[in-house]
This record gives sequence, C-alpha cells and structure tokens, in this order.
Amino acid sequence: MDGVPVSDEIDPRIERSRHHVLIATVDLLREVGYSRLTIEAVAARSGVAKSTIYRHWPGKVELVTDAFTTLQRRDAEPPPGPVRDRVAAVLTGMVESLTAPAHLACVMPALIDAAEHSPEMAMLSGRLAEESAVPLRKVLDDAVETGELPPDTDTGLLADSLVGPIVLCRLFHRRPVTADEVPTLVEQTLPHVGPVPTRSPA
Amino acid sequence: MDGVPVSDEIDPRIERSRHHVLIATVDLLREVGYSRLTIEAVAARSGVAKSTIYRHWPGKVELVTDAFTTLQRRDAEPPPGPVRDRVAAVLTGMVESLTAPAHLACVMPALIDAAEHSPEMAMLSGRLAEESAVPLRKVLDDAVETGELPPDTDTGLLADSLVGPIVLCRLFHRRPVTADEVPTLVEQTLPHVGPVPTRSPA
Amino acid sequence: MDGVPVSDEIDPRIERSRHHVLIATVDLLREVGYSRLTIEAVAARSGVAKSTIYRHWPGKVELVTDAFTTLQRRDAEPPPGPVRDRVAAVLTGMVESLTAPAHLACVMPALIDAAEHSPEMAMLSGRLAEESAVPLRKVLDDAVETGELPPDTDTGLLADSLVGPIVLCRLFHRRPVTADEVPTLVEQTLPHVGPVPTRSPA
Amino acid sequence: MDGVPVSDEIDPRIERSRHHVLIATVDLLREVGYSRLTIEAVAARSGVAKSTIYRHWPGKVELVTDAFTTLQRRDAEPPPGPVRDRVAAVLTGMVESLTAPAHLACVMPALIDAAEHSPEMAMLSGRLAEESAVPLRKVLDDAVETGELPPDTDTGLLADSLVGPIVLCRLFHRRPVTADEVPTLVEQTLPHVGPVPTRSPA
DNA sequence: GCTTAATCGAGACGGTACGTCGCGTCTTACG
DNA sequence: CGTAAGACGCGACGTACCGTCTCGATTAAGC
Repeated sequence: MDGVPVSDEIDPRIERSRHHVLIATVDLLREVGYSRLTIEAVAARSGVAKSTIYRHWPGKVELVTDAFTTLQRRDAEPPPGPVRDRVAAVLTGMVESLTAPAHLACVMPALIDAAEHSPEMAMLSGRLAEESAVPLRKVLDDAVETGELPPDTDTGLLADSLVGPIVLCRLFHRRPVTADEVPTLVEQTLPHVGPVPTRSPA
Repeated sequence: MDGVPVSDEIDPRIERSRHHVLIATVDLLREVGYSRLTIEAVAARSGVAKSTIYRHWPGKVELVTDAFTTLQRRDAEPPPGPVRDRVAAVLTGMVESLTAPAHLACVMPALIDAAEHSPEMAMLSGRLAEESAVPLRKVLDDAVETGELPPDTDTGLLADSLVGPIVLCRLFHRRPVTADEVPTLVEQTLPHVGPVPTRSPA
Repeated sequence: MDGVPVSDEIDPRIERSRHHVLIATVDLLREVGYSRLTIEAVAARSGVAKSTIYRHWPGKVELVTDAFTTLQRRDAEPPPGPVRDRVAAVLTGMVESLTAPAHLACVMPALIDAAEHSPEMAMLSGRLAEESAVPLRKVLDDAVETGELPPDTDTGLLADSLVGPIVLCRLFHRRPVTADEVPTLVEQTLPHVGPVPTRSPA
Repeated sequence: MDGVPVSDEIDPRIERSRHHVLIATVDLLREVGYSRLTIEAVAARSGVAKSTIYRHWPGKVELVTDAFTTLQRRDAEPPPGPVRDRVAAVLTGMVESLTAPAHLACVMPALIDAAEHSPEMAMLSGRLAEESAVPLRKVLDDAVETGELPPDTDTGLLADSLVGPIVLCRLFHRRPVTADEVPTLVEQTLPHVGPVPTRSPA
C-alpha cells in the first residue's frame, strides 16, 4: 500500500553487518584457510547472525569473493631506472608481500583451492592475479617501448616467467623466497638485449 | 624362524580392498570432482566399508593422492637429443598432465591449501613437487655436465623458472597451457650458451 | 478536558489493521490448521506488518483466540422451555462449536498445553472456560431458582458433569460428539426431580 | 558380499541410546510440554547426538509417541464392594494420578496438544485414554450385569460423565480435584436404581 | 584340515556445519 | 502517531558426512 522505501539511502544496519562479516571473514581466512572457513565461525566471530549472512550472500564462495574485492589493496607504482632494476624492485616488493604475515597474499592458497571449485572464485582469482601483475606488466611494456626489450617480447609470458618461480617456491617448496635471490632470477630470465640485436622473431 | 608372518606376500584381501577403493575414487573424481568427493560415497561405490578405507588412508587428500600415484603414475622418462628438445619434451608432458581431467594435478589446489595448515601435508606437498620435478632436474643436470648449459647454472632455480609459468598459468589465469607454447617458454628461459650456431628455428 | 485524546473513537487505522489480520487468521486456520499457522503468513496474507500484529497481540494463541471470539462470537442465548430442553439446546450449540472446522475449539489443545507452563496462559484459559460456561450456568441457576432443580444443586459441578463428557470425547476419543447424543447425556446427568421428590440431600 | 548381521540379537548401543532418549523426552515433556519440546533439547539432555535421534525416529511426533507407549503404567485392579464404592475408588485413584508429580498423567496436556498435530499421536492419545478408562468401564459393566445399574445403561457415556468433570477441572479450572469431592460426583452422576431405599447419606 | 588372528562389511555413534524457517524485536521512512 | 517494510539476533530444524567405534562373519596363515 505505502511505505515503499524510495529512499536512495540504504539502511545503515546493512552496511554495518556487511562490514563486520567481511572483517571476520578475512581474519578467519588468514587463520584457518578457505577450506576450513565456516559460515558458522564467521557468524560467531563477527557477532552477526548466520541468517543475516545468508541474507546477504548466497554462500561461502560469494562471501569470500566479496571479502577480497571489498578489502582490496592499493598497488605500488612502478619505480624509475633501467628495466632490470625496475623489474627487480617490483619483484622484491612481491616477495616481501608473500612473506608478510598479515597480507592478502596469505590467503592465496585458499583462493587457489576455492577457484578450483567454483567458476566465480576462478574469475575472482584470475582478476586478482591480473591486477597484481599490472605493475610488472607496465614495466615490461615500457621497456619494450623504449627498446630496452625486444619489440616482439611476449610480456605476459615474460611476467609469468618472472613471477612463476617465486610463487612456485612459496607454494610447493614452502621456502620464503629472499629478496637477494631476485637479481639472479632477473638476470637469468630477462632477455639480454643491446649487444645482441639480431634476435629474429619465431 | 618364528610365528611372526615375515612373509613378503601381503594379505590378498588388503590388496583387493585397496584396488576397489582406488577405482571407485578415480571414478567419482571424474564424475563429481575433488571437492564433492566423499569418503562415504567412495565406500558405497566400492563396496568397501568406511572403516576399512580409514584403516588404509588417513583422509581424503591422501586417498586421492594415492589413487593417482598408484593408478596413473607415468613418470616421463628423459628423451634423447639436445637440451632444448629434451626440456621441451618434459615440459610438454607436464602441461598435458595439468590438462588431463583426472590426473594428480587436479588435487594440486587442495594440496596447496592443505599444506598451509598441516606440516604433514606440507611435507607431502613438497615431496610430490620435488618428485615430479625430478625428470626436469635430471635433464638440466645432464646438460650442465655435457656443457650444454653453463657450469655455474642453478638448475633448481632454472627448473622453477621453467615450471613456474606453467603452474602459474594453471592456478591463476586458469588457462590450460597448450603444448605449442612450450618452445617459446624454453627459448625465452634457457640461457643461450657459447657458440651453438647450428640451432635451427622450430 | 485536557490534551489527552480521551476520545471514545478509536483510530480507524487500528480497526482496519485488526480486521484485516483477523480475517487472514481465520482464512489461514481453515487452510493449514492451527499448528501450521504462522504469524509471518498472517502478515503476508493480510498485508499488515508483522510488527503491527505483535503490537496488538502478544502471540499466536491470543491472536487466534481473538480471531474467533471477535468474528464468530455467537453466544447462544438461553432459549425458553423446560430445563432439559434448555440445557440440551446449550449443549447442542457447544457440540456444534467443537465440530466446526475452524472454531475456537481448535486452539483448545494448544491453550491447555500452554496453560500448563505459563500463569498468563492459565489465566486466559480459565477465563475462556468460564465465559463459555456462562450460558449453561445461567440455565442451571435459573432452573434451581424456579425449582426445576433441587435447591442444593452444585450447578458448577453439574455444568462440568454435562460439559466434561463432551470435551473428553473431543480431546481423547477424538470423536466429534453428535447432537443426537446430547439428550441421552442430559437425561443421564440431570437429576430427576418432580415425580421423584423423595431425594434426600447429601 | 558378506558380513550380513543375521544375528537375532540387537546392538546394545541402540537400546542404550533409545532408553536415554526416551527418559529425556518424558522428563522434558513434563517440564515444558509438547509444543515447547525440542529435539535439540532432548539430545542435549540425553547426551545422545541429534543425528542418532533422527536415526531412530522420523520426528518429534514419533519420538513422543514412543516415549508414551514405552513408559506405560500398570493400571490398578478394580476393588470389591457396591458400585458406588467401587466407582468412587477408581475415580479417587484417577484423581490422585492427575495430582501425582511423577505420573504419566502429568503429561496429559502435552498429549492433548500433540494429538492435534498428527493422526499418529491422535491414535495413541485415544488408545491411552481408552486403556486408562478400562478399570472404570469394567466396574460399570459388572454393575449392569449384577443389576446394580439399569440394563440399558450406556456405560461408555456414563464413564465419560464421571471422568469428564475431573479432567475438565484439571485442564481448565486448573484446580486439583480433591478426593473428597469424588463422592458428590458419584452421587450426582450415577443413576439411582430400583428401590434401593436403604441408602444412607455419606 | 584346524585353529587363530587378521581383516572385513555393516552401520551405530557423537559431532560439526550446513542452509532454511519462523520467531519476536527493532529501525527507518512514509503519510 | 501508527504504519509497511523488512533487517536483525536467535534458536531449532532436519540433513549430510565426518572419523571413531563395536560388532559378528569371513578368510588366509601357520600349526
């Protein structure tokens, strides 16, 4: 009859609940990982009722997705200098991220596992991966433009070749990659140009 | 000597149960995927009691791991030829492994996540990773020995640089790396040594 | 006199809400029965907000009670004639009430159970019982006054003796007492006076 | 294949669980009534897991039914003497039953409410009611046979007329009927037959 | 072949978490 | 103000699997 909330303002309670839940979700993800994350635990931790959580998110996957997207971090801007230094700088930052205990990256394994079970999480995982690769890609693309790297360089593949080993080390060898290993990696992976200008495309 | 059954022959019942369970596990993995795989379902499908399954395997991850390692073990043997070709061959095998629908690789995400929360699983994860890297390491070590690669090459890092991008692609971009991308990867990653003038493009 | 709205006219909105709710309540009672009746459903059906319903009634029992007493209030007025006929008439009305599909009687079991554990509900239960016994008591009291019944008759006990079997039948045997059983009941229960004057008091 | 438990002996664990659950159920029925009885509470009280309860009983109705039937009481045998005395004795026993704190009758309100929710409970309720009426019926039938009561007496109706007021008093007036009210009830309800002139007031 | 002890199936058990429902309270904005 | 709309904390629902644990019944092994 009446009482239709034509208001453009949303109920503050909703936002409050949302926030509490997302905080609790990220905390728990860090503590126990995705697969052992429980809606029940999120409810208990956040002080928000289970039914309210289900009122806002269809399930665990969507909740975690939302948690990641909402609490997304700000990326560092590419530093100046020659390619090798710039790449090394970006990678060093990455390495430190993977080591830091309270960083979003701690949740990576959970994210990987989640992505395996749901297309939504897979999309999120891919998006996050791409976004976090942006600075590196930019450095490489710039280098291609300035001629520091061959014009036919597949910067996507190159970025993966740089980041891959670091991630691999973290995930499987479970050894925190140290910053002083980065130069070797860069040296070994980046194509040597300049005096070697005669490389022909495949 | 004594009453202890020192026999090297194991009880055929055990082997029979094991076999039924592993078959059922692989079947179910193909049908419902890893995350929806249930010990209960494996028991029902295999006709083997739940308690018997738990008698043989500590949990789901180990069961699935065992299922793959036992039934689908296909350690690619190092092929003959120049390094680049041999590396390419190993990587191609790896790429195909990651693409196969019911392969050990499909537990990888679960393994990664599990390793994050239990030392035992971390050990298993590391061991499996190392084992599956053995063929590649062997090829690289051989190449160092024959002089095809510089004597100071860090073959561990090099192996990671080769495998890393593939795994990264699988886990984050969630794009099945194709076999025809392997040559580019090898070309870009393996150091170009000495004269090696006789190399012809693929 | 003062600012207080002493008006004997009540807010028409209240009356409108009340009416809608009571209608919906009775409808739903007929459709799904008492135990499956839901305040939520009443709100949805009536278009009245849940909070409004709770503003007017403490709970389901009171709502249903009110629905019947308000909408179906048909206090049978004592008919004229000899006691036996008048009693029979009242009891027949009662019997029919207990048989009607969506009648107050359907709350009776819930009321009994509730009364067992809450003083408030016990009071309500008692009040309703007394109120619904009023017509019968009046007939009996009148009969005592006119000499149709002995002057020392315990009309309370007598009323219970008349109503008891009917209620008992409804609650335990769960057989809808038929109207044609009433005369037998009356005949058997009411003391025979007149030609049997020699009855001595207890 | 094998392992079929052809044993006629039942698992003792089942019987143990059953017993604990039924005890807890009756206790809770007494304390909170049928409608407020909760499977969850039964589980907590009995120390038996919820899932085990659901393994044995489809739902609350069946559980309560089982509780009642299992814990059925033994009925008192009809005493000797003249009808009035015998009836009075039976009714006195009934009255005491309704007052006793640890008796099945304490649960009558719950039973009534439960009967309203399901045909099974209704059947049970009826059966229990009939069984508990047996002694009284027997006394009345005997009296008809010996001529103490008119041969055309409807003993069923008569029994209800005797029991009805007592139950009514208990359920609605919520007054524990005292044993000394029984004689008046009997006097008022039982038909005065034949000459029987020698009756002296109590 | 005849024990005897290992192994088995069946499935009951105490649990944990699920996702849903309805409760009764409370908040917001409207008329 | 009383209201419609509906968010909220809460508690119970009935289900699905978990991993543990008796149970006999069934074998395979060693006497």
